[in-house]
Amino acid sequence: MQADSLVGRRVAASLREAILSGAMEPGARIRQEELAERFGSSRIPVREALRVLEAEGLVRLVANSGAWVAKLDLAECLETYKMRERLEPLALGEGIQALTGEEIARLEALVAEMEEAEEVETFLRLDRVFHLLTCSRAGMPMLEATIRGFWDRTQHYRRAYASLVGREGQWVIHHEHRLLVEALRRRDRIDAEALLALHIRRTRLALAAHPEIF
Amino acid sequence: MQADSLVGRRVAASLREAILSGAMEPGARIRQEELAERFGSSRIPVREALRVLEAEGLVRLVANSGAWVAKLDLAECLETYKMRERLEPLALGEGIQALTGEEIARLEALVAEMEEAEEVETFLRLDRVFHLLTCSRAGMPMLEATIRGFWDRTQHYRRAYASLVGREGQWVIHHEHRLLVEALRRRDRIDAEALLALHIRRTRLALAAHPEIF
DNA sequence: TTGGCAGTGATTGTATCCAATGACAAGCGG
DNA sequence: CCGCTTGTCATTGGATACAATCACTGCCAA
Repeated sequence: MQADSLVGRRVAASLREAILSGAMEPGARIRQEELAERFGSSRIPVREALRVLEAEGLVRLVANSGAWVAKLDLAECLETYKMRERLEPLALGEGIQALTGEEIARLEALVAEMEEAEEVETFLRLDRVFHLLTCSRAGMPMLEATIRGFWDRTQHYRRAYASLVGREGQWVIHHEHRLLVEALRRRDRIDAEALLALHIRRTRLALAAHPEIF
Repeated sequence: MQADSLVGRRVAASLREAILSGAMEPGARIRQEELAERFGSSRIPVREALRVLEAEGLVRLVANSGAWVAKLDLAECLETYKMRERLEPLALGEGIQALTGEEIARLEALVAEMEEAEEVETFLRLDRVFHLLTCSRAGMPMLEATIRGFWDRTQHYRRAYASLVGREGQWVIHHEHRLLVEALRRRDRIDAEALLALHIRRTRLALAAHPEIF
């Protein structure tokens, strides 16, 4: 899943960071030479990095034409959410017994921080940590990588949505998070999986109600 | 998901074919120069092709060391099956209404061919066509690509399993396929999803009973 | 005015060459 | 005899140079 070459690795990591942080928006053109210059390298490692990011779905390559930051349309975003609805409950359910009390306390703290978060970026970061942590104890690294890819590819659109609806529109999310943590405390796999699926599904429907983001 | 460069594309396609067909077994060393020579190209397109295949999970790259055909251990294979259990029913359920009568007839014919198939390769090919066809009407190309990736990465181990148990051990599969097609005829999403999940799950358990394959 | 066409520039794709890393083996010392 | 060191070789990683492709622009003609 990852590059080998030292330079190519650095380029890929940096470009990934730029895309996930929002510094580079979907549709933005990526010129090989410009990246090479920024890293003081030739275009070879840059091209390898672009291949890696294309495979991750973060970059779109067109032969003899160029590279762009990948853009998702509404349908693709909804498709990603439907996949999340099936896979994240799996990861949660498989790992729920292995979750430690400390980890659940950490999850609860994250929920509280999210409730207090004023910056969109803060909320996004905490939400991501929260959800990936719930999936982290399944002992299924390929599944985790798949889920992380879903989060990466939709990062920009979650940011856009969160910015659009503001803090007021998010109380439902916090309630769902609270209920999920409560189910985790009881180690109730059925409830936890169902709540997580409902949470993602409702988020998908909310996103579908704002097609102007795309 | 795919390479751009013309040569790199050909190299990737050819190498993928070699891996899926079993011509190159998991763990086999891949030398860049040898591939380059075979295609009459330099190592540059070969390296790009290796990146693409690494992203697909068919090749493993190690920095400053080399490339090998990717190898899955039993745990990773079971993990893949668990993901299939969640995602393939999704694709089936989303597309079941769009399946035409002709397509269902085609599925039934595939089941009949599988029942008669004497060669392992024939069975493998038909089984793959059958399952990917059931997923093809969801209108979810990213999901389809994900599922196809699962099939690609486990192809070698399905071949090994089928060769091991022979034709006699496969009557359960045929019955499950028949029941699935019957549910499709009724356009019964609930039954069809459940049957497909059960089918994949039972296959996973059967695979887990033969760890000597790995 | 508009459509097409050719030329030009920028950008990507590929080949060749060189550097660097790692594996392996021979030799040295304990 | 065993273990460590060192040197050599095979292979990969990266840089430079060149070829091919594409998009854009300006011109010409209908």
